[in-house]
Amino acid sequence: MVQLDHKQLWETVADRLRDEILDGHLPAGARLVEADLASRFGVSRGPIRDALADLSRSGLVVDLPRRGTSVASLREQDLAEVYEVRRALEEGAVRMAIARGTAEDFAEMDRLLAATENAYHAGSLPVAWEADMAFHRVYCRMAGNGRLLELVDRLASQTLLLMRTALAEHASLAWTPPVEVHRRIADAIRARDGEGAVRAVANHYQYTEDRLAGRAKTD
Amino acid sequence: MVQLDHKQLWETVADRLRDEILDGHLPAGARLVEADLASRFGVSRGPIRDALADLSRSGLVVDLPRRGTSVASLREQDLAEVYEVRRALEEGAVRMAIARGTAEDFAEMDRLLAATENAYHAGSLPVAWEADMAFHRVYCRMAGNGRLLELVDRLASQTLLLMRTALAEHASLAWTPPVEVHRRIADAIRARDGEGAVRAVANHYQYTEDRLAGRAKTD
DNA sequence: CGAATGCTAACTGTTGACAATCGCACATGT
DNA sequence: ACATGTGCGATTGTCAACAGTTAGCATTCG
Repeated sequence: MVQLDHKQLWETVADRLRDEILDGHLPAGARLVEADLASRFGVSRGPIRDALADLSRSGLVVDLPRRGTSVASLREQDLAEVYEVRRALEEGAVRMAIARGTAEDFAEMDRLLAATENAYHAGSLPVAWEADMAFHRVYCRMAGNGRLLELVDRLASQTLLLMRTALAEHASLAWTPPVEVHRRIADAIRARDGEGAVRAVANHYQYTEDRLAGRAKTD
Repeated sequence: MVQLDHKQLWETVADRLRDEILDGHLPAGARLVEADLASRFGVSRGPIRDALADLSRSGLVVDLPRRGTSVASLREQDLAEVYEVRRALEEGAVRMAIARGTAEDFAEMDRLLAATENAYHAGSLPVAWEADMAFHRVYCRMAGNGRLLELVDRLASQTLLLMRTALAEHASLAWTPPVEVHRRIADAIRARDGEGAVRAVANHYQYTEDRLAGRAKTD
């Protein structure tokens, strides 16, 4: 039996808008007028509203009552907030993940580590970032907690948007793939070393924070 | 100028529905038919849909496509998931909170500790639970991270619903206010002892988990 | 008598239209 | 020139109705 996806209209709309936001086609701050989108996608305003509500839930757009919605323009503080929450969630995730990791999971982590580096050396930062996020997602999925995974996904979207925005604003942003810290996380999980994994995640975010502080200083 | 709350229609609807769900007026599994709610609240289906979407976001209702929405009937595993995520978030929260706690915050925590116990001894479990949640909320607010606070609030709603459901199903549920573990958290934060606070939170959730496991055994 | 099939009622997804509100530009007065 | 008030356009909030889909039930056939 074929899996008829039969997506709701608003889902396809949300997917397309999400793509356009994350690949920069819709810049931060761009207004999203319901009527315009409706005619652009050939649907009525109802599904558009639902799609925008979903994107708002993910933090990709902001929705001021009576004033419409526009692409979120995230600032330094938003970046800090997102990273704080991600750190908290991921420290919890690895603690749960150590008991459930399978060989396929580890293989996927290795694959994504390589993919991140390859995309970076190929000069495609967005692809590298997505592989980076996917790496984090693997061990969050391993935690076996659906609620946690959903939150991580939402925060990952915001992170990608932030990276893109930051790149656009500070062309000098020197992002290098954090393979070393990533590998330390993967190794600790593989070794079923719970506390080591938590330390590795904390170390990862400490590293990220330092790099951000360094950038802020050179601004 | 008066601060006209000027709530959107769907917000007031969502508030009333949330109350009815949390106080048990709408039992778990109850179907929420849009047209019925629309006529009951004297509005059209649009705002009802928005309200239900918000409650779905909070995890209080489940929304099956084309099959309508009904009050979430949460199970043991949901309880476990919620507590796992809450633990992760709150461990992160206290780490951030130690630097920012004010005297008013500490006073409020003390007040809520007392309120929890008072309500418990007065025999009003729902009130005690809400004070319990409010206590957790204080130090999550102290973390100064809006995203984290929003997630904690949503999870608190689900926790309240779970408590109520559990009470209805197992009348023998012996809940006693965890003042001791709470006080340890408050003390550690007051003493600006970050790691101690993290341990206190972990201890709290370990305690809760053990109590749940004990109940599961006696079922 | 049991299972498959076709019907029916109810409900949601979607649509287009109407009304309320907000921001903005222009005009007015000081 | 600057601040204040007013009217207009644009856009969202809300509404009522249509169409498609799902679940449940009766009917029919083996």
